[in-house]
Amino acid sequence: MGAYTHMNLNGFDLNLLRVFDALMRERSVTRAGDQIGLSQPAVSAALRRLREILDDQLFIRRGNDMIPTPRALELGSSVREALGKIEFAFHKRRHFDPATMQRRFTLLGSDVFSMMMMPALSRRFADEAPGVSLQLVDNASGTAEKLLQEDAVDIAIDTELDMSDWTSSMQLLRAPYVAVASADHPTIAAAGIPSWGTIPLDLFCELHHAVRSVNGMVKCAVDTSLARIGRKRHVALMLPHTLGVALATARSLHLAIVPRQFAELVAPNLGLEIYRAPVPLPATDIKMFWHARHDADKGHQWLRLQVCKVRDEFELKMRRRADPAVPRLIA
DNA sequence: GATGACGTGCATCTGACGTT
DNA sequence: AACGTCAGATGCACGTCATC
Repeated sequence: MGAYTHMNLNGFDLNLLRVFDALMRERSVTRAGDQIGLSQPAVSAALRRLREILDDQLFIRRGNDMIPTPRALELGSSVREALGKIEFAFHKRRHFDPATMQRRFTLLGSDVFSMMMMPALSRRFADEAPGVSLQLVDNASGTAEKLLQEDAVDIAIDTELDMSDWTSSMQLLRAPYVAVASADHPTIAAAGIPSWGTIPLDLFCELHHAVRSVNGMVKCAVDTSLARIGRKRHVALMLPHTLGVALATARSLHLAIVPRQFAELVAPNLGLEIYRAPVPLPATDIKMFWHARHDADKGHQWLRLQVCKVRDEFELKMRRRADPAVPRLIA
C-alpha cells in the first residue's frame, strides 16, 4: 500500500486501466481488445507497458487462457471499483426517479425465493416503479455465472457459489434447516413428538424422505451429518422444487428437510408440522450476486435495495410469528 | 515540418492443445 | 509423433494526432 501512496501518475495513461480491467474479465488479449475497441496488438502493447510500469507479468499465458498473477488479482477489484466510480461519475443522472424508469429486471432464484420474496417485491415495484417489469427464472440449471456474464439475468439469488471475481455479491439470508411432516402423521403422533420437537434418530432414519434434487443427486448436509455417525436415511422421493417436496410431504407419510423460513411460511397452509432433526444441520448462506458492471448502475442499485427491503420486511414478519427463543434468521 | 506517441494491418514466430 | 488450429508476442511499415 505504501508503495502506491507516492506513485507518480504524471504520464500514466488511465486507458491502461481499461485494458487491465478487460483482460481481467476476458482472460484473453484478443477478446479484451474486442470488448474495448482496440486491436489485439494494441492490447498486447498496452499490456507490455503495464508490465513495465507495475514490474509484474500481470497475466501469464497458459494455452488459450491468460492467467492473472497474484499481483493482478490483488489489483483487480480496486481497478474495477475505480473504473466503476468513474463510469458512474460520467453517466449518473442527476435525479434518478424509479417512478419514470422503463426497464425489465430478470432475477434468478429458486421457488423458495419466489414464494418468500416475489409477492412483496412485485407490490413494491407496482407502487414505486410501475414502468418496470420483473421476471424470475428458475435456477435449476446451475448456470448462474454464465447468465450473469451474458447479462441474461440481473441478479442471481443462490447459495454460496464459487463465482468469478467479476461478480459482486452481498449476504441476503441465512437459512437454517428444519424437518417437516404432515401434521397428522400417525407415526410421529404415536411417538408423542410435539411441534418443534426433535425427531429421534432411529425414527428419522426409518421414515421415508422427500428431497429437492434437480439432477437426481442427493448431497445434503443432513446426509453428511448422518454418515458421520454411521447412519443414513431412506430417500424415497426426489423432486426438482422445494414447494413440490412440501406438497408431497403434506399428502404422504414422508419427512422432508427444508429451509426454515420456507417451512414457517407454508406449514400452516399445507397442513405441515415443523420438527427439529436429530443431527446438526448447518445453515446455508443465501447471497445475492450480480455482475460488477452494474455496481454503479442507479436502476440496478435501486433493484438491489428493494430486494434488501423485502428481505428485511420478511424477516420482521417471521420474527413476529416466531417463538422468542428462536434465533434470528438473518446473519 | 519534425518528432514522438500510439494506433492499425499484416506477417511471422512460438507455444499449448487437440486430433489422428 | 506429426499435424493442424488457435491465440499471444513481436516486428515492421504506415497513418493520425498533438506538440514543439
